[in-house]
Amino acid sequence: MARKRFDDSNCSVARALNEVGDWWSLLIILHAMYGTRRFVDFERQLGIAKNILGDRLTRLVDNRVLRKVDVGEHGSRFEYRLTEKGQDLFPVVIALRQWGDKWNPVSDESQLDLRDRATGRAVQPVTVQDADGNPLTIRDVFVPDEPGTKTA
Amino acid sequence: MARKRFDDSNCSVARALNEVGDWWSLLIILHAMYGTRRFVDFERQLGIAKNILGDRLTRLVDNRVLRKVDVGEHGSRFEYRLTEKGQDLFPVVIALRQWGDKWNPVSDESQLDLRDRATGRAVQPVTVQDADGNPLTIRDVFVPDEPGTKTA
DNA sequence: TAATCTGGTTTTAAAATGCAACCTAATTCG
DNA sequence: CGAATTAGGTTGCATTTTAAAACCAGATTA
Repeated sequence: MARKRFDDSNCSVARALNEVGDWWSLLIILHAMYGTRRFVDFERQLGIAKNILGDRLTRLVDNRVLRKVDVGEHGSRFEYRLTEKGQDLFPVVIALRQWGDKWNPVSDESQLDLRDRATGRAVQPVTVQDADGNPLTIRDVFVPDEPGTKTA
Repeated sequence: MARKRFDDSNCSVARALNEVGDWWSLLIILHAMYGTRRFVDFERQLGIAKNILGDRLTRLVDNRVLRKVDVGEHGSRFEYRLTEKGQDLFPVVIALRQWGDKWNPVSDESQLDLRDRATGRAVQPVTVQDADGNPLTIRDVFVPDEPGTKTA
């Protein structure tokens, strides 16, 4: 049967996963953040089939995560660039990357070394923080009221 | 053909997606963070088919994101609980939720209202921060050297 | 003791994936 | 200039995944 979709779910995580929650989309976004813009470059870097790549790019453009920009003189060269919405996935991608580095490190020691352009210092681990900037774990937070089944 | 796997990828995002990057796994983790522990509760809350749920739970247990705890007197009641590794996905899930709330809000105004248990104040948006705690956008950071094709 | 709950496994279909082949327009190379 | 290559796809086909429903066995409850 068809994969279940969550377009109308009242859980925003479900709706977010609907847009970027498949195997390739987040990797495409990651590479776009690293600077990749062209169809063939995504294809080569990711090792993804052309039809799947085309489908994902189209869907990401439809969802306004990427936008397709015509860069050819005679209109046959394109670039896929992150929109503001797409760039806003930065914390998600970095948090996921840090999680992967922490829990499934590769011997090769290719930990993410992301640095502040202004100071050259490494960025901090992404955390959920209270109003004062102190990191919070899941045990430190609660959701006021919310009947329970609202998040399915 | 089979879905491509990235177990051996030297990109930790790819490897992370291998563990939690499908449609259901992150939703299961989200609900586990909200307190769900039992097979039937996941089933009912998510509206997921039993076979898929079983498969995902097994895989999450294999990957040590969840652990299966025997809570029955005669060994037939189980709970699936987040491990530390699973709890560590908290920033990822919250960042994704905030992104969804921001870019695909639902009229119903069910924005995430997550509060610090100690103070009752709302948590901050998840951001990537420099060493001083200032938020950074993707344009503010760089990756030192890294030949380029290392992240596929 | 019967009914129900829990936690699954087993079919069976529709759909998604991946590969290879093909295709057209533009660009580069000799 | 002509030929080869590049960019950006589309199409067909075999293989997997998925989802739904049926079924099932061991506890628990009525």
